[in-house]
Parts: sequence; structure tokens; C-alpha cells
Amino acid sequence: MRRVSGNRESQEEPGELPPFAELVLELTERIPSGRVMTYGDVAEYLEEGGPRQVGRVMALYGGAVAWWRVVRADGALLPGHELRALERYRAEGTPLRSVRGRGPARGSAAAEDLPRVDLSRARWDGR
DNA sequence: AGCTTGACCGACC
DNA sequence: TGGTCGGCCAAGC
Repeated sequence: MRRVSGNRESQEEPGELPPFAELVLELTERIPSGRVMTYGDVAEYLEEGGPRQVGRVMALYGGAVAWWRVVRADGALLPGHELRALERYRAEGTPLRSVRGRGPARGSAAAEDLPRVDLSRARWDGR
């Protein structure tokens, strides 16, 4: 009980999220199926923080929400979770864009040319 | 208290 | 089309 000095917010209970994180996750849950927002969009919509802060929140707590509906500005899939995300997109019907004319199987160094999210169609502005 | 890093972004070449 | 650079904001060391 004796709080010797004023450390108020140092004591955070695990399970309770920082306000900003909560806003990000809440907004993420609002993104309709088949649509996406960029990290920058989320930050701009919340009028707080920046893309990188949103990215941090998703990295820490994203597992609890539809993390695949928040993408980078170029529509590239998350490194390390590309296949997982791709499955979601295909299931939700998220507009995708082939990387280039589609499957140049011959000579393609990349084992798999992963598509990207077509932001021009899938971008959701919060309305 | 200062430097580095990060699920980023936009401009430039 | 793709790589690099600087800027941005917060957390960690």
C-alpha cells in the first residue's frame, strides 16, 4: 500500500492493453471481411501515433485479431506469414493482384511468386 | 540520457 | 520494378 513515489502507470496488469493498442485492435476488428487497411491508414484514422506504432501493436497483440486485414502500403504480404495470410484472403475474397502477368514459371527464381493485396480495390477507409 | 531497432511510408534513382 | 535513404514515433538496452 505505501506507494512511496508516484509511479502510476508503471504498474500495468497483464491482460490490460495500453489504450493505443486497444484502439488499434478494435479498429482491426471493424475491418470488414475482404477488405484491408494499411498501417499508415490505421494510424491516420486513429489520429495518433504512426505506422510503426501500429506495427508494434500488431506484432505484440495481433494474434488476437484479424491481423491479415492490416497490411503494408505496397500490399505485400507479411514476411513469415504470407501463406497464412494468403489463405485468409482467398477465403474472404480479398482482391489480390498477381505480381506480374501471372506465373512466369520458367526462369522465375522465386520459388513462389506470391500475389499482393490489390489496395486500389481492397482498401477500406473506415466507412 | 543517448543510440538502436522496428509486422512503416514516401520520395528518388 | 526494385533497391536505398531519410523521416517518424515509441520501446529496449
